[in-house]
Amino acid sequence: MPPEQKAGATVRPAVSPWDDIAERLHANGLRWTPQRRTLIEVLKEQQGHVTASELIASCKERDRTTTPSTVYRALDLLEELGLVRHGHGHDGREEYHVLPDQVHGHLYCVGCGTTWEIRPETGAVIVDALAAQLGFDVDLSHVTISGRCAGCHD
Amino acid sequence: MPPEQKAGATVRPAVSPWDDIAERLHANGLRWTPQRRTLIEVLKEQQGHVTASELIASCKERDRTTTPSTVYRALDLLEELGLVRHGHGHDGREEYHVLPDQVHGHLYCVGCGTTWEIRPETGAVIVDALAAQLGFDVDLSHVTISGRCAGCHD
DNA sequence: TTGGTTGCAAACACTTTGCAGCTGA
DNA sequence: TCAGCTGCAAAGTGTTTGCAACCAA
Repeated sequence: MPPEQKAGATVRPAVSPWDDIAERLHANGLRWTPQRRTLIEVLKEQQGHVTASELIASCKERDRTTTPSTVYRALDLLEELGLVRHGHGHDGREEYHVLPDQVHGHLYCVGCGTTWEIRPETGAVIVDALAAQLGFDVDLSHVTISGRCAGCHD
Repeated sequence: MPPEQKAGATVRPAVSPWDDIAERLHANGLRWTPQRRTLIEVLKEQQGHVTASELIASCKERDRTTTPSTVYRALDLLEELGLVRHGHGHDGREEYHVLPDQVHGHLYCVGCGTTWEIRPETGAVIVDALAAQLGFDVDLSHVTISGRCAGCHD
């Protein structure tokens, strides 16, 4: 994983929003705790989608003392800060995705159980179609579509 | 593919698949019970999408003695018979839809909480786009897309 | 009669909440 | 110091399962 890339650039956030998260917490009167540090380390690696349970498990690997409630509370907080968002996967569980990533939806194959991302280019077709036909403003990051992937629908 | 497609104009399932359900149950060595009758009456009216909890509530209105486990088991059974299908709504709950209806997806507005159907015509754009670009065969009936409706995204 | 069904209650998995004690700033 | 945080345990949801009694065929 990419280590701490300290960029002195004044212009753009050097690497990712995660870098100045401690500051952002402070700015809101919140604290930078070991538990949150652990969660964020995990999130940085997981760029994409993860279920809360997976996150909890990953945090436990780094810190045996991790408790679910703390993780859930931290996730709520990070969501308020706009660093993660949550939706629901094909099985209805809470599913989080980190924002530095491009906004994307998910495809779930009922054949092999794999999940893919819907790239913004592809998603645009969906977004545009619904906007044009129904005036509906799609939040692609909340979309999970089931079906069968190329390798499973013969 | 289509299992029993009665193409002939003569022999056409009179109204809906629900009509001969008792027979279909018998054909499989299953039984036609008051509880199932109640559930099916409810399903017939609800054409569209319903959560399991809503179905249970509706059944309770007709029969105070309805218990959740019975409804869940009956739904499983009806799904095996191909009369209903389930997916997950925006909040992750089990969501059922009856098949006589056209295959459709769902739109959920995070602004007003309303849910709309995605008609097959509109859905086709989504299906086609994913098929063309990723070779993914979308199951539209399993799709729930969140966003903001025309009246909420000003 | 008899095996599919039901109701109940307990088990489950996941998430939320209350609270006393701990701790980062 | 002291408000924010954590851990634990308990409460809540929504869904599933085991089992003895029940009843449709």
